Amino acid sequence: MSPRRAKAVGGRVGDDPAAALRELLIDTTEGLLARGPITAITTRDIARAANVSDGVLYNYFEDKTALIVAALVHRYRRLARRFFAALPQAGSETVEDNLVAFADGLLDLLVEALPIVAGLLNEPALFHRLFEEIHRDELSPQSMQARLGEYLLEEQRLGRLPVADVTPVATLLMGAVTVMALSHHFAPLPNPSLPAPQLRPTVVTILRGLAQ
Amino acid sequence: MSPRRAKAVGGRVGDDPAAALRELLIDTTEGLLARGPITAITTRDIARAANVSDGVLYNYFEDKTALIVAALVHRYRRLARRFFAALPQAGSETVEDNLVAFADGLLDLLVEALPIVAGLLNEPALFHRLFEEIHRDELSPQSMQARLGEYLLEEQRLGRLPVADVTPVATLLMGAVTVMALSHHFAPLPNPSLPAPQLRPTVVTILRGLAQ
Amino acid sequence: MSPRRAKAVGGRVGDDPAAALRELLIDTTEGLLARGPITAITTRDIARAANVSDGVLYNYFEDKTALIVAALVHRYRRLARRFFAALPQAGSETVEDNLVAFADGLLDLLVEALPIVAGLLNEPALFHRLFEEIHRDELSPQSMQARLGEYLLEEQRLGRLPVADVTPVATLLMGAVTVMALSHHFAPLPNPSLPAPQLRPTVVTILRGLAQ
Amino acid sequence: MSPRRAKAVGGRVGDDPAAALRELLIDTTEGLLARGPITAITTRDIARAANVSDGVLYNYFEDKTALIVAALVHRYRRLARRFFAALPQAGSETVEDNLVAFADGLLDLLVEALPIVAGLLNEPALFHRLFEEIHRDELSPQSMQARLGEYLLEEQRLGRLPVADVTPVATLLMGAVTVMALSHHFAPLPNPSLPAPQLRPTVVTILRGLAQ
DNA sequence: TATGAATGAGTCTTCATTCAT
DNA sequence: GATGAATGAAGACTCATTCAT
Repeated sequence: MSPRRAKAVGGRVGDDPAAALRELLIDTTEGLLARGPITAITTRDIARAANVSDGVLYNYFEDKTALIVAALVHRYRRLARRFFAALPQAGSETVEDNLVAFADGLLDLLVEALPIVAGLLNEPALFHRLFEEIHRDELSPQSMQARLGEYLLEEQRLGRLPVADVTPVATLLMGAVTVMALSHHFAPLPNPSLPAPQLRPTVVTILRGLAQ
Repeated sequence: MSPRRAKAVGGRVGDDPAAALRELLIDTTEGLLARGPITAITTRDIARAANVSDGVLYNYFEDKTALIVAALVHRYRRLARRFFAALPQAGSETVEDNLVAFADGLLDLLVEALPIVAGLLNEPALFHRLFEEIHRDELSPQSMQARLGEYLLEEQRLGRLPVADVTPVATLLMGAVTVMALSHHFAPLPNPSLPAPQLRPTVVTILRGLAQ
Repeated sequence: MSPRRAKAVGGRVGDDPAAALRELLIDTTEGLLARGPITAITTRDIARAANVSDGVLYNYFEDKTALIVAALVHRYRRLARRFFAALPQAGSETVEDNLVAFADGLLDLLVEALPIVAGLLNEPALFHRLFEEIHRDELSPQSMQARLGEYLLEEQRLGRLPVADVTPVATLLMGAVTVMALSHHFAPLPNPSLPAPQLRPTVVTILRGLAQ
Repeated sequence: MSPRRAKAVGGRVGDDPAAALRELLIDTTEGLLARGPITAITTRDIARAANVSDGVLYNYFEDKTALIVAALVHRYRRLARRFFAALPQAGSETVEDNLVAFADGLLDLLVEALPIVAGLLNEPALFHRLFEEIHRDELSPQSMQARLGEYLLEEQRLGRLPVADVTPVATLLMGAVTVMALSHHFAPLPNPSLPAPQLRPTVVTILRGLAQ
């Protein structure tokens, strides 16, 4: 007689029921993360939401913190993958359009990722755990900027960009988008609209600076 | 006739002992804030650190949250005031030097202010109280960007800048510096050096974009 | 130079300012007593309401409890005095009217006194202090019943009542009124009207029992 | 599969260990209730007395108040049930004996119930919760008086009582007994004997009033 | 292995009382 | 004597974690 499977994992496919329960906990926590402040989430909330007993969590994670980090990483990874998958190809369309598309994807990512990261800025322990994961998978902002740099070099090679130092362009674009994402969160209004329309003029200005 | 004075305020100068204790509490809290996550600070920690009884805090603040916000505001205000005081004057030096100086001051401010603000992103209640204070005093990032815009217009009037839309310049500079500040915190190294040397090339690139 | 007089007693007449402050505290406490549960009254409430400093109370009373008891006694004494002052005279009016008047006054007294006494039933210490005071002044329910007994004997002597044991009459009347007062407090409605109309039929029934 | 059981419930019989702990808490609280003022009972007192951890209480009750009310209701219910179970049957014995028996049972009940109820007169919140429970179970004094009224009507139907308004009889008897119970608590002696001997003459007087 | 009740340290907050002025 | 800020011992309640079943 094999050990009993948690009732809540019933529907999950896969041959490893233990891994399924682990994932259920992560997914559930991720869902709760979106609903309110991290510190307001209790282990009981998670267990209730996952329709699982209070104690199981400790069969799959060191402690509550480990589960929270896992959920945070999971969330960030999905956002980052989506972003990387949608990166523009050098040589296609126009450079300006491509950079606007890049900026647009980045804005989406940052707006969602910011609370994740910010929530950990003052919790060094969690923060480093999250960062190790992100760096290992090359999903960090640095990687993003690097990919942008590679794209720009490629366009230079294709003759679609003047030959000049490309680094500031990457920095400036990252910066502009980051500020927009921050403003979005810091706005006095609860849920302001995304500042996407401002992206194209910004890109144009940056390209001009490079073009000269 | 006057009630006794808290033993811990003994050394403090000033003719208002009550204000002295209030300040002592704020300063102490500010100190603890630097040591770890906000949520880890207990009222008892504060009392112990201030060498004061557990209950005093409630003689000067509505509740724990009010004290935390006061400490946060105090810290931010000092940083912001220092920044505003050091803003460059239009017409003096060169525009490039002035913008580098502006960026340098902003970088200092953001590097220190980021943990303050970020630590609250997931605590809506604290966050809004802090923001109201910051906005009331016109010390918000928006105010900073506005001041930068005014400076640039002034330089235009003085003929030291080409006549063109100045908004992107402000946005780009704020963004670049913000990203640098973020990177500083997100770096794998515990205490990386400030990326001040990168400021000038960035400023140059931005000005070029405007110049064209 | 005589010691300073508390600002709040300014208007009070009398040559003993200390006694005036004592009375002020008692009166103030009495007022608060009427507003809510005893346990909800804090020494600070009292001081604030009396417009007096937090500490004075300890110059006139052993502790908070002593002040509360003093206020309770004060209140009860006033109620009881009013009741005794309005007692009917034997020979005047009719016996029935007189008993109804007696019952009416008693009902008023009990309705107001019940919370005073009940609030102390489970606090033996306070309770005995209150009781000693009440008995010393012959203001207890027992005294009331005794006075009723005396009245009835007087009426017998005047030939206005049949000669029979008068004790049950007193007991029954006290009892009926007590129950009415209790019901008034225990009613499901917050502030039911006083059951005064029920008094006369009750008196009539009792007198009939005696008459036979 | 089942979670562990509290050590303190070890000895308790019954197939529902959770209910056992709930009852243990109620019983323990009931015991403490008898020892002193309600407001002096702390959650820790209860936990200690029940030999149970500080937090369990909140697994079974909304808050401290709910537990106190539960204990109060439990106590009152037991007293009231005993009283109702011993009510005399119309037609048996003599009416006088039956009323004396009724009064005797009521006196027992009131003497014990009075502190329960009185202790709450100044705690409106507790008071109303208790009262709702008592009324729902038809164990209130009103119900008692109603039952007495029914008994008297029945005796009238059997021809053992004159045909007259029976209401005052019920009121008078309840009142007399209530006053005796009150006197018992207010007596200067710590533990006076119950005034049971006074019951019969009182009943006789009341019956005489009806008989006429 | 899953369960979920029990545990108990730790939290914020209140408030009677003290005492320097 | 009067003041009122400081004191600090409780208090009710929460919740991450354990562990008997």
